[in-house]
Formats: sequence, structure tokens, C-alpha cells
Amino acid sequence: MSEEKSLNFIEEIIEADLAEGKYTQIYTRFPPEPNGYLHIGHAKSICLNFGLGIKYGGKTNLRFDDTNPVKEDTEYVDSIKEDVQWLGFNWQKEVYASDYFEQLYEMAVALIKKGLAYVDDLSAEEIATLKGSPTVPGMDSPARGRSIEESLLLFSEMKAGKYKDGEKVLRAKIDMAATNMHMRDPLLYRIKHANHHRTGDAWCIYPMYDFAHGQSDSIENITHSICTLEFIPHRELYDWLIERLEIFPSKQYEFARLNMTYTVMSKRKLLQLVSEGHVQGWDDPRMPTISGMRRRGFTAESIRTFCDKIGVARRENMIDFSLLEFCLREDLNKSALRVMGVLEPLKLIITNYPQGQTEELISENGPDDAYGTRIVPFSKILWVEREDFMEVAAKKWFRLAPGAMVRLKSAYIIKCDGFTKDADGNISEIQCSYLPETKSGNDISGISVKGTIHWVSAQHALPAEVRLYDRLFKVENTASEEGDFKDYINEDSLKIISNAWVEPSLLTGTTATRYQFLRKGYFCIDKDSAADKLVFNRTVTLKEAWSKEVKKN
RNA sequence: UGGGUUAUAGUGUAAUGGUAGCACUACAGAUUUUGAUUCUGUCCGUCUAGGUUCGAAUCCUAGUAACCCAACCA
Repeated sequence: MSEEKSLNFIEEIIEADLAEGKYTQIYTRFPPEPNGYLHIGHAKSICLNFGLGIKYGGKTNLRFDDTNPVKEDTEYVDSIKEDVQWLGFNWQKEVYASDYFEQLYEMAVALIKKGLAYVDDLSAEEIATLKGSPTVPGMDSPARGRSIEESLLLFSEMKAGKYKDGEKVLRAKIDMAATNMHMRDPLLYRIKHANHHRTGDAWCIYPMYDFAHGQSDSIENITHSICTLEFIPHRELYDWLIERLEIFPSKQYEFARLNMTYTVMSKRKLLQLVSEGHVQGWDDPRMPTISGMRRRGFTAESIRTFCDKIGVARRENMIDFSLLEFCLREDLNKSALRVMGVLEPLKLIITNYPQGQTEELISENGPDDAYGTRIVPFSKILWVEREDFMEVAAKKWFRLAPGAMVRLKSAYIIKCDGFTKDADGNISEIQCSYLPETKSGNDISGISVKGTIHWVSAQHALPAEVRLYDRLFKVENTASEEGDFKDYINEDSLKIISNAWVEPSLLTGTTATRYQFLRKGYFCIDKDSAADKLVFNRTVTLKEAWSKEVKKN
């Protein structure tokens, strides 16, 4: 019965390492820089790193890579922690690169003492010029021959605050002619007289990524340091530093980052969408951020399933948004409460139903009996969906039309007898008669109809605002189009319906409740919602065969 | 035009010299008091050209294409 799932390349490496006794336990980490909100691409990394820890009985740290004080903030730290937890993961330790500033400084001193690093006085521009290009070897800085003692002194002066930003840097002494640009005497430390969100003003020199990341991995005994493809060129330096420093040999492995159709995934672009007001914030339900998706109504389970299904490999990829939707619907179908809500209301009068009478009808809450049932009030005047009525029935149409019969879900079969138009020619009301012997659960009529529609009792319904979302961009991949990515923003990605009606049971939900509005999709209660003004987000539509039928004709 | 990485249905991902499989998408049908779900089926693939081999997606050679690398960002 057990169909074994094949391993991804990282799992193969881990199993080989474990098999040959290289490690008795693996240790991974998720290392975001706290300079923005996490998105679905980060979720892939989170699921990978934490998932590996769980699968192989190892540990996983949450580490904030906070080596650049001017970009980072505790606001981001807090949101990242919330998102990781919401996704369902617990870290072994919460750590910060800034926890290691003292150790990192000592390591830098050790490197200088070995003659493997030196203080340079060149400007950023001069350093860039001397660095050469991929096809032209670099040239030595005049400071490269500086004595160990002098570098040691200058470095301590850098730390003491004697120099201004940009006046001096610490560089590794490697090879100015290396084909790998990252090995041409990379910068290790720079001066930044800036307030750090955790260390305050204690430091004015900060390690660069390359002198913090691998060292932090090593300090934490990380066995498998997993990052994305663009860090491949850094691996040589990662190994070089660990080897020269003679510290725990963490190993770096790279996988391809996630790309998805109809959205963007770079922090820079997401920040732009927020700061320029194209969306209403990092948690705008249209955003691919974890917080946006959460607000939209995505479940953590569906995101985890998605991350599992997309796999882990080393080739560039572009995942169909529809796969994410599939995972979402698959999960929501199992858990969402079935309710009725009418988005675009059309008045329906049951002419032969007693005025003033109300019936309490029974309707099922979920996909199976375990979810139980609830009471839905029924009366003479109902709201039904405007699009469920056609003045002239199309072919294969089995909803309301003059003379046609449909079942009202959990209620009666009705027959459409007529309709009324207003002065503008719009249909304002339809008149139907109901068949008392067709009551749901007790139908003894023997009549069967092809269509079943949802409805709410006008007298009992609750008014609601419903927000419908569409893809953020009009094209699958903005990067492969001409011009700026913002030229392709979908201006109709948000549609607000302010006059929807929902059944009374919706009053008791919370933002954690997941609903399926029958035939209309999956919805959740937005944080803007209040008892006197319900607000719903449509998480995702149901799959729709009819809309395809319409397109065909 | 130096170095690095990667090429398997439309999209992802397996097959580690031995039947190219799975999922999503698309399409068709059955069931259905949600045109949903569920179930059944169909279409579609090894970048190219040579070579090794009884046998190649896999190994070799030569091409081609895509992505990454010259931040005091991570």
C-alpha cells in the first residue's frame, strides 16, 4: 500500500550523510533578513528547512540575518515569527546574526593575524574599478601589502569609531584574478554609524553577509545550510572562510527559488506595490505574502501541501497559480462550512406561499454527516442570485427562466411563472410558485429537476460586504514582458460588493472560520468585519463548468 | 565575449544503463438537492546532432538555449 515518494536531491544528500555517519543528527536553519514580510517563496524554504528537521529527527533554528542595520526592523522580526508559527513550525532556537557580533569580530581578528585579511582605505568606486570584470583580472589595492600589525590596529580603530562610513573596510586576502568575482578580496566588514534594531549603537562596524552567514551556521552547528541558487558563487568563499577559521564545517546546498504565474516574488517589487499604493498593505489579500494569503483565507495546510507538491530541484521554474488553487480547494473542501450567501441579489416572490409564514429548514453544514446540520429560515420573499435567472433560457441552461423549474437548496422545487422589469428595463423581481410536496428530505413528488440554486430569506438575511479578488497581474510572467512590471498590474484585481445578503448563521463566525458559500466559492471573514457590518473575502472560487460552457458558445 | 548552474508533456516533478511514471492544467463521460465534490477516461514529453552499448532521459563528444556572478545588500 505504501507508495514511497522519491527523495529530492537534498534528502538524498542527507540520507547519504546519515548513512555514512558523517552526522548523527542534522541541523538546519531558516535565515531571513528582517527587512520585509515573508512570501510564498519563503514558505517553500521554511517548509524545506523545518520539514527536513522533522523528517530526519533533527533541529531547525529560526535565525535573523540582521547584519545591515539600515534596512532592518523589529516590525519585520515580529511578522516573520508570526508567519513561521502560523505555517505550523516550531524552531529549536530563535537566534540573530547580531548575537554573534563579538565572536564575528574575534574571527576577523584571527583572520588578520593569519595574514588572510587586511584593512583597505579605498573608496567603494576605487575598489569596484580595481576588481576588474569577469573577463578582466582585478588588480591589487595599495593596502594589500599592509602589515598584520597595521591592519590589526586599523581594524580596532574602525571598531572604536575613529572613521566615518566608507573610509575603511576589512577585506579577505584571496585572489584578485579569481574567475569567481566573489573571491577577488571580498569585503568582510564595513563601517555604518547606524542604530541597529537589537544592538543599538554598540557597534559601528558590521559584517557583510559572507562574513556572517557561514560563520553563524558554524556557530550553531548547522549541518545543511540550504539557500537559493543565486548564492552558488558564494559557496567557494563560504568554504574558504570556514576552512581558514578552522570552525565547524557547515555545508551549503542550493535549490531553485519559487516563481509563480501572475504574481511577483521579489521583496523589492512587493515593497513597491505597497509603498506606491497599488495594494493596501503587506497583508492585502492579493499579495503573495504569507500575511496576505492568511487574510485572504488560505489555510496553512494548503500552503504546506503546495510546497510539498512543487518539489525541490535546481532548475528555474514557474509554477502555475492553478496548482496553489488546487491545493487550497482540496483542503477547504474538506473543512469549510457550507452556507448560503447571495452576492448579486434578485428578489424572488413565492406567490403561493403564505404571507408572514416562516419555516425552519434543515441544511447540512459540510461534506459529510460529521459536520451536522443547521437551521435556515425560509419565507415568502427570497433573494436569489441575479445570474441564476435568464429571461430567455440558453441551451443547456438549467436554472431559472420563465416556465422552468429548479430546486431551492434544502427547500422546495419552484416554478418560475413570471418576472417584472423596472423603468430602465432591468429585471427587478421574479414570481414563482412552490410545490409543497417537494420539501427537502420529504419529497414525495417524484419530480426531479436539473438545477439547484442557493437563496436567502429576505426577512432574515444579514447584509454583507463581499470582496472578490482576482490575480494581481494580467500576464503570467511580468519578467518576460517589455517594460516595467507595474505596466501589467491587473486594475480589476479587487471587486467590492456592498449589497450582498447572507444567511443568519454567519453572524457567529471568526476570522479563522472557513466557509463555502454554496456555488459561489470559499470565503472567510475579513479583519475589517464587525457584527453590524459583516465583511467577507472570497478566498477562491469553486471550479466552474458553466462559465466554460458560456465561453464555448 | 570569462566563470558558474540548468535543460524530461502546457506547468511542476520522478525514473541513478533495462517498460518514460505521478500531480496540476486542458478535454470527454458517469454520479450529484452545490454545473462543486467524487469516479472513469483522453490528449500531450526526454533541447539538438553525432557516438558508446544487446539496450541511453541516464554515459561520451560537439552544439544550442535559459538563468546567475563585477552592491561598503542579503
